[in-house]
Amino acid sequence: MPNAPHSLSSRVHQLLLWKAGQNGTLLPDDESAIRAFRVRTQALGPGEDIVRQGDRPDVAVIVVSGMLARYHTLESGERQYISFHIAGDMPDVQSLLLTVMDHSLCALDTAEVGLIPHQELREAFSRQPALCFAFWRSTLVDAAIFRSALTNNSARASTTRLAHLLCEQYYRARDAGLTQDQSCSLPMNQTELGQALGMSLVSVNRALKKLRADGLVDLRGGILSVLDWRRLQQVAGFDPTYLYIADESEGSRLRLSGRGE
Amino acid sequence: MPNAPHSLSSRVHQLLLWKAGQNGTLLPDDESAIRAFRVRTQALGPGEDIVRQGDRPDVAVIVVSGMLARYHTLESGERQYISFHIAGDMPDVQSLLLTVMDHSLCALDTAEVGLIPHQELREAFSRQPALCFAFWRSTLVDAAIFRSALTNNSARASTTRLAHLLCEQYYRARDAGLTQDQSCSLPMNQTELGQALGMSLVSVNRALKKLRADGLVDLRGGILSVLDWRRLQQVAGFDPTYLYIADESEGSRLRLSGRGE
DNA sequence: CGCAGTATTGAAATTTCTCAAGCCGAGTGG
DNA sequence: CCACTCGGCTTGAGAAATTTCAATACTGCG
Repeated sequence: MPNAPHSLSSRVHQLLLWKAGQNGTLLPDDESAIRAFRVRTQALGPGEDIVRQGDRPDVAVIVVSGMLARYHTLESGERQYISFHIAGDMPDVQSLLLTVMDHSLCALDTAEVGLIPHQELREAFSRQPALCFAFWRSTLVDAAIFRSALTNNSARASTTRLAHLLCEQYYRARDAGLTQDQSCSLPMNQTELGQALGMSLVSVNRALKKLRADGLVDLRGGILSVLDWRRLQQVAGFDPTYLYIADESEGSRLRLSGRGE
Repeated sequence: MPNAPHSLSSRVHQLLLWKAGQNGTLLPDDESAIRAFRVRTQALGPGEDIVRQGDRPDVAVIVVSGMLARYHTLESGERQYISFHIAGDMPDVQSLLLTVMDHSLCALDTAEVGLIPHQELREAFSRQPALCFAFWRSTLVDAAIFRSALTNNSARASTTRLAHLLCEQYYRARDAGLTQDQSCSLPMNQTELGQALGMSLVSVNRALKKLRADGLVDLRGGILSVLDWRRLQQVAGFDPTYLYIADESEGSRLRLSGRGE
């Protein structure tokens, strides 16, 4: 019985601890508060919605595996992807304080999520400021990513724009320990990339072709392989500051830059 | 001696109370905590920067008068405006938890701001969860506005895009009590609008021309006049949900919709 | 093998950008 | 009082980028 309920939910606590730890310094009390959260888990199929624009959820989602996406649905029915989320991300903590969803959340591939009742979070945050600050901070990093996406989609030319998105995804996956060799999962087709970047499918295809031709990346079957990180970063004008990932540059797991080959 | 230090700083407290009250329910203790903040104020000239990308501020800004803007500076030197802020807004609370600024903050016209030491905020938030939640929520609304801008700049055609920005500015100004007749201040030229919308100056000019020709708005000398709110909203596909402004529809100061004339 | 979804490519249609010129109103100094 | 300047607005027109349309591959899977 793989992924028995117990082990999955402890994985959720693990991820919560990791995420909170990335966003602040936790005291033992804070950690035990997290461990005390009563979480449910849920499995999702590709394309499945978790919450929809207009919903008023009473739980917060944390990604355990797979990739989730936030998106807006326009009057026209058109879809605009807003952000992408991997293990450890909490794509809708904001629903704790903003009751109505202004966007939807779906799974891009098969995914598992943990669900934490708002009630539990509210109580824990009221009691333990450090915890509150950590989760607040994580939403602030989200916001920084939105800002970056706004600039990316508004001010960068198509190839650069695509390259920047790929940099971001790869860099974040790397931080979450989700890369192997120079590859990570990126379960989106070119249509969806277009809906994220504000470009047509055809433009995405052509931009990708260029990046591929220059030997920077390879993207196929939902797997992104970075062939020349240094140059990709250069082309994209990618500066990861806005991700607010402590890079502990010297001597640790994170040795991204300067690994062009 | 107009705008004596005392009256200006009490105006800051007033705005803080208003903003916090909009984002949560405050107890008397919370209110007195706010009133106890030791704030400084500062006057700014048009175009002047308050904080820059890369800075590590130790105070948070609240707008007292005038308009501020956040912006990114790209590698190329190009500028991308991210958001616009009016009285009561706190455009950089995030710096409390994200130490390094990923963007800059400047005044668009002459403006006054209040400065609240991070230290004071941190202490108050640690002690009073309701206060913390209120300010957290205000940053979440910010984030919702970023998402909306992302979608606007990525998925909407030029005229619609401009219309949407105008709707947002007008609606927010209205909520802050900064409209007179059907007008509010919008101290930006067409170049700057372009840098906000990801459009060239020429495109902005042509989009504006269309809106004007259709009798929807008039924008000149930094004053935006909304001539036909209903149709403007329609053209823009503007749905203010994402602003999370309690609209207390029946019988209050906010009677925006259905006032097409 | 054949289908369905996805990727790729060409080429016309459209939008947007760039370049360039002219206009307009406010402020300045002769 | 007027000529001049400066910033910002407006407009035309060719250049460039992007989108749209359409046809053709490719790939994993039943």
